[in-house]
Amino acid sequence: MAKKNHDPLSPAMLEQVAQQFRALGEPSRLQLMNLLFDGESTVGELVERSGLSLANVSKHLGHLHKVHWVTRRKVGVKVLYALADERTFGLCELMCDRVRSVTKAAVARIDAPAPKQPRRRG
Amino acid sequence: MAKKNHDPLSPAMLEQVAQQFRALGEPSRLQLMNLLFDGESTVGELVERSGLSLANVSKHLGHLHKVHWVTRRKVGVKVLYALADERTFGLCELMCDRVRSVTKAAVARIDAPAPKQPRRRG
DNA sequence: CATATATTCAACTATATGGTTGAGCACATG
DNA sequence: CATGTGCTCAACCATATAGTTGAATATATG
Repeated sequence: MAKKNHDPLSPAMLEQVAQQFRALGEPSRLQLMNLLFDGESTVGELVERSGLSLANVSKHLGHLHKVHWVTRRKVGVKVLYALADERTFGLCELMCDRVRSVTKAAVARIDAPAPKQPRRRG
Repeated sequence: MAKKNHDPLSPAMLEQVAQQFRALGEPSRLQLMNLLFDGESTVGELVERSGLSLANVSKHLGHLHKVHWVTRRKVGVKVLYALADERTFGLCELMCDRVRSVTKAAVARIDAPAPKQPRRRG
């Protein structure tokens, strides 16, 4: 039997929340977000700093903007993007922590003597 | 010019972090995680509670397990899954908050009198 | 061993999405 | 208005992946 029965989140909500996660579930977008930790930046700058193609960066930023992970403002002929949510940094920290502890655990597992697996008959 | 130059995360790290996000970037998996908030549960129970197909649930749980979002333990003929990271709940709360505030902002935007757009000539 | 139960695996299809390329658009300047 | 700059958009292709179906595996029981 279940412990607490949390509210089971409507399908629409699940989809929207998933969308938020999915937006960060891509290395290029994550890299752009990471670059934006240093502050507001133009598309061109982000292209240079990331090494990604112009159209690609523009597309990813558009995506991140659509789901409100970044803000956009136009200044003259340039467009400036910035992080829209202060919590982004903490979020990424958390995930990095996870990756590091998982990796460490994996290493520990390799170092450990192989757990005696019950031999399976040939 | 940039503010701080955070460490730019290796491509491998970006991919691993992205993988963590991506695992939660899918409504069905999110639903399963949400069900697990109530405590450890068997695959069969999760199938009933989620309304998803057996194979589908098994696959998603396998995926979540591979990236260490859930733990797995076998008891007799059944398999029990549970959340592997206490921070999961906080994480989902954060995302739900985001969705809610974005939605609210959208409604506010609809309610507001149309911001006078500089008329573009026909 | 035969059978039942609980879960996983493999193969397949349909859809979504990342990246590229080339065209298009908005603003600035002479 | 012609040109240059900075960015976005649309079409396209290749790959990844959610979900299904049917077979396979593991554990318990008679």
